[in-house]
Amino acid sequence: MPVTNKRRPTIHDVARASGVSRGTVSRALNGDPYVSTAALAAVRRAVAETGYVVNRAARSLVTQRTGTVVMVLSEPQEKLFEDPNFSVLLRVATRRLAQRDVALVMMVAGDDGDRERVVRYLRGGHADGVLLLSAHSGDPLLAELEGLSIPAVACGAVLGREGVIPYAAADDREGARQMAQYLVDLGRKKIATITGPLDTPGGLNRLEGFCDVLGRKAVKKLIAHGDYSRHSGEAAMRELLDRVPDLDAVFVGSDLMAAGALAVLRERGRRVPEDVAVGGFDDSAIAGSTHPKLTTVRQPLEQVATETVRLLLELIDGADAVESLVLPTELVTRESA
Amino acid sequence: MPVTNKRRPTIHDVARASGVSRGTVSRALNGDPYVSTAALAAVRRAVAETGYVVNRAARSLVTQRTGTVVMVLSEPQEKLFEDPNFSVLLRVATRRLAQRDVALVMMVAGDDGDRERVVRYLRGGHADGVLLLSAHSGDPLLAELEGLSIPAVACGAVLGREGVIPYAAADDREGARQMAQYLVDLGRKKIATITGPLDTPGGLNRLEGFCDVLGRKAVKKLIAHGDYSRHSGEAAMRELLDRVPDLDAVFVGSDLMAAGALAVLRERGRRVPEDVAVGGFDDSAIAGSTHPKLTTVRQPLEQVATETVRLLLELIDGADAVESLVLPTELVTRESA
DNA sequence: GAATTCTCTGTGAACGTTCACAGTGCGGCA
DNA sequence: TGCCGCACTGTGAACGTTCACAGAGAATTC
Repeated sequence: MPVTNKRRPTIHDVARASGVSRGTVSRALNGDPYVSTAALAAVRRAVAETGYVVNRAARSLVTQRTGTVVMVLSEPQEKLFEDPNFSVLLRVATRRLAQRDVALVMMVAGDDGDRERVVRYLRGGHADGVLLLSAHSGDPLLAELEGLSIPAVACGAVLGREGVIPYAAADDREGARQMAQYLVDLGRKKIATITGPLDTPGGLNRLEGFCDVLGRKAVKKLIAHGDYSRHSGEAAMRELLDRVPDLDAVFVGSDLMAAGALAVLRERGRRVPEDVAVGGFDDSAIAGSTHPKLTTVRQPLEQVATETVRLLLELIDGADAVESLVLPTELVTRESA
Repeated sequence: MPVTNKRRPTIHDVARASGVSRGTVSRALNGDPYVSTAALAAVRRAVAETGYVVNRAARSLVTQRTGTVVMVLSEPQEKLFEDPNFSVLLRVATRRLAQRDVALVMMVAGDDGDRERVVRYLRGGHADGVLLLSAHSGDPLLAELEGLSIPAVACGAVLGREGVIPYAAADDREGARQMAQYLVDLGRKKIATITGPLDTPGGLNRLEGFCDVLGRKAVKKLIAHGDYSRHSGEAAMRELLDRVPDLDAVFVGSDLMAAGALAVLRERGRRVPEDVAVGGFDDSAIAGSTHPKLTTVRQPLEQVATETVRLLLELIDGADAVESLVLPTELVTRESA
């Protein structure tokens, strides 16, 4: 791999070096079966010799494909980037796409300006597909995406669009059921819950699952709302303690909020789990570092990310439609319940 | 913005719709001063009418510019993606680049295969510049980068290459001095430290700063090593307690390790800060959620990211060289010291 | 032995831009 | 009046691929 430094080698250079034509080089490089073994070998050697790398710009000019996928973050940035789940998603998606030699472009769609940029980028045909993160049903971006008819897949369901945007997600509802049932089985009588934002599938479905086990009416007064942030978990816990001083368990819709709830419980002198059992959701890194360690519901996030990418690649490869996936969760018992 | 759906409008369509030539449209779009106001207006209108978006592939084919920057993560993925500092860097960099309409591509360079992919991508001319994250001096990628002569800037110094790869970084050494001095001023007599990996600027410089204040020889037996992970913080704290049971303060090289240290101290029955004062480094989100809350050193990470991006853009815009930046840190006192 | 298929190859055109060049009026200046 | 420079415009070529097409032998079939 000598550094010519002067000019990047083109397919012409490879053709010359291998003694075949442009067309044959192209075929050899793209795995066309109609290439003689002799030609194939010559091309391979010439590629190594010249250090040739295909020019994607030229290729996508004619193929209309870019080898690029955009990950769109529709949450206000601060929130999402601090979500420990996000890094898992990003890590796995990057790796999976790299394996297929697809580049991952990050874009944020927090405000209108951002959104316009994303749409402009996609409308320009600069990406083959879109990976949606935490999109809300009301997100104006969704309508635009549909107009562009570009393959799009969501990581986690998009509420209200489950039928139209394929997704892979954890079974939030069943996970919440597992936790609620576990608290019941522990003999807890007054079980409260702190929800995530109810316009997200996680927020909504975890509450649904909780109600499935305990009965909707029975828990009416035992519900407080948060927004997944630690701070909101603290506020909600305070509210619950004021309203229901004799509660003996609480199922919190995310580990981060649960960490906030734990702090408030300590501050108010309740022992965990003796006085109040606490259950979280996510099994993120923080669950192992709270005091006491958090009993929680593990989401198979890596698998969710892997499957989301798989669905997207299938769509890009021409599949007419793909089926969404819901993956099972698992109860992880530690110290807090 | 009607959806023709058939074919993406090209610059020819805009030319026809506005009654001027291709060349004039191109000039109007790229801010060439030699365009009449009439032509400019006509082009603007035609662009809005047709929903035209420039085709980057075609453009970069002729300009040799891509409007893309690669963020290369050279740490084994797991470690980096869990680093709370990483999300800040990513968030800010994405935003800053988007403001300049530059796309950010994420690439991981954990093993040789990854690295080969990155080099191939860059050698193919698919990006205008590289943003290095947590690169080590021994990283084989660095040598390859130099061979490619592509603009590259690091977020945090690259040990041993400070002169050759420009960077923006926090003043780790001075920050460590601030913390060490603070612990001394509290009247602590036996001050230990848990370092980060010494092949990173953070690990090395924070130890240096610590020694600056306390004297290299005096602290010889009071040093334990970690790798920034929570787990390593626990192990190092145990080691220190076994070796120096009467220590009364410890400066930990990262908040995450400090969280681990706090857990061990509690487990061993030491009160914080009464028996042992604990200082962290980073002021990451976790610092506010440990118990007790962590006294730490705040790194101006957002600024570091902003400046890193600025340096890279300057290089891409043709600057021959840029000066690296070292930004001041700040002591944040909470409960642990 | 001729016709037909099969494998492999080279060639020209096209993708959508930008850039350099060659204009065209028009006003100012000698 | 003639000339020059200025502001603006249009045109052809080039960037590096892929794709469709056509053609050349070799192998197979009738």
